Amino acid sequence: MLKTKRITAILDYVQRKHSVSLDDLVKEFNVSKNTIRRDVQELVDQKKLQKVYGGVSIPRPLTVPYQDRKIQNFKEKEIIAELAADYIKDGDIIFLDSGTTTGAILEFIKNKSLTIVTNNMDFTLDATPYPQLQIYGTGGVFERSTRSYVGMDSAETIAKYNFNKAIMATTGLSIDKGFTNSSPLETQIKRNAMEKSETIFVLADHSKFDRYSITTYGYFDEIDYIITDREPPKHYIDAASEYKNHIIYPK
Amino acid sequence: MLKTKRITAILDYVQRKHSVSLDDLVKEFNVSKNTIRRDVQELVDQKKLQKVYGGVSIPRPLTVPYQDRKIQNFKEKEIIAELAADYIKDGDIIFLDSGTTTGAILEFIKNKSLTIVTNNMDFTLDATPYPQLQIYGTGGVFERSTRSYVGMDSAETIAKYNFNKAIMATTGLSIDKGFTNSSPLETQIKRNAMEKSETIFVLADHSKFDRYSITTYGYFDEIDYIITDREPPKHYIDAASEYKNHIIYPK
DNA sequence: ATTCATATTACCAAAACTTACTCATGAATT
DNA sequence: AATTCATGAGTAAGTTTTGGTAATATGAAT
Repeated sequence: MLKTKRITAILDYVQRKHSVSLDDLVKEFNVSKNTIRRDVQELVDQKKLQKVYGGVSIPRPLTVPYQDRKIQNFKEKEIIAELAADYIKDGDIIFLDSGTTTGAILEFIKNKSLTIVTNNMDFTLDATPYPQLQIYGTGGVFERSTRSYVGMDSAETIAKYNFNKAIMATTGLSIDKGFTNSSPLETQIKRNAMEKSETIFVLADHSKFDRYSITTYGYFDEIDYIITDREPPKHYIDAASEYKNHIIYPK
Repeated sequence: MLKTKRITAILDYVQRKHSVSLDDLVKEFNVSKNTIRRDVQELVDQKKLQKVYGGVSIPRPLTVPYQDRKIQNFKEKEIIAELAADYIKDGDIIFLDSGTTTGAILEFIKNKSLTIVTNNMDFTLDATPYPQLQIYGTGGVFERSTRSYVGMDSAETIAKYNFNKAIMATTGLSIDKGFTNSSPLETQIKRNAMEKSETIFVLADHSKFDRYSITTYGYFDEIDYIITDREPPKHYIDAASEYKNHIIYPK
């Protein structure tokens, strides 16, 4: 195998796995650890990868708060994201709401052919290596805390698109208060996205149940799927059958 | 098989495979390694291919290395950016065009209090640590090669803002063709930004003079300042006095 | 704070690949 | 018949890549 080919393959592999050990790479590419080190070094020099003790990962020159949030309940978010990814098909035009749970889905859909509209800057960044993903950003004021674009510009841009699926995030849900979020600036964006989408998915890990934030952006009768990481409390199952929602969780 | 035919076939083959070893080519075309070498050399001379150890690959990796481009003429870009930064004052509302030279200005204005509107994703990312910079992104299709948002959405968003300064990039300028850029998708964005801005700066290092690209986004009588890294050819000085432009370069 | 397993770095020699030659052959051209 | 050209084959010298080993550094556990 050509060295250059191997190096691009390594980059690809790491991007797919997010981070891998050197031993993994040795096994995968059947060359010595020494060689892997040298290859990795080249990619590091090109700023394509980052070394971590014992392996490599993709570089994330991100500011702290978002990074931290990403790690919280990471396992649960991955489970949810993988379940949700099953519903995404080639050719879909999806709205991908800003959030850490929704962001995890990229990993599972990156090889599909999709049009993704998002107000989150990191999603655009993360999707860059995958040319099958056509990315539309919404404009607007950049909000540092959520690393997303908010405000009327963003909402107006979204109102012009038609989605067949909307993947929504939430900071809390309850049966009477519906789906809530903590940034009023984002509410209009979410409303517009929901109104223009055929099917609406809400991704929420178990910690989000029976909690609520300042603004409500939707109610149970407006959405189609709730995807979570474990069996929810019984009253949600009941509510779901009343409102004809599908609640999806690992069996 | 004719030599010329074989050579075009080799080019074709490599482009399809992205990169191949010489041995592969020997097998594929049933000629000696010697001949393959000679053929490949011709293609390399024509810049159609590039040699890598053990084989050949296409000259540019498919993903355009924006990070790499950033380094080209880095010194010049810094000089220009620093000159331009002098004109930016607290409270300004500026349009910052996508480009490597324009991007360099961030470093010199990061501690001012500004509102920056940009279609480039990296600028948003780079500006994140500096809360005095309020960032507005333009929406639209994300273009990987320039790492910016383009298209009508972006242009429409910009048309809604009023700037007092626009910092423009260009891939080439000449007196009769004006200021040009290579992506027609960006032209409308640039036009809108210029029309809504009180003062217009064009940043162009010396290599951009007397060169032009596919589309013209503006002419000398429409702009106010040209900022460059060394004294430009005399006919530009003359043109500047005719059109009342200011040409700024280090004394 | 010390110890131990593992990761990293530095260096070397072998292997693989290039480059730059020379030379012989056969086909096409003059 | 002489000349030109593309090709294959081979050789020697130089480079790049690679895998192994020894020395050093690091992280985790005691």
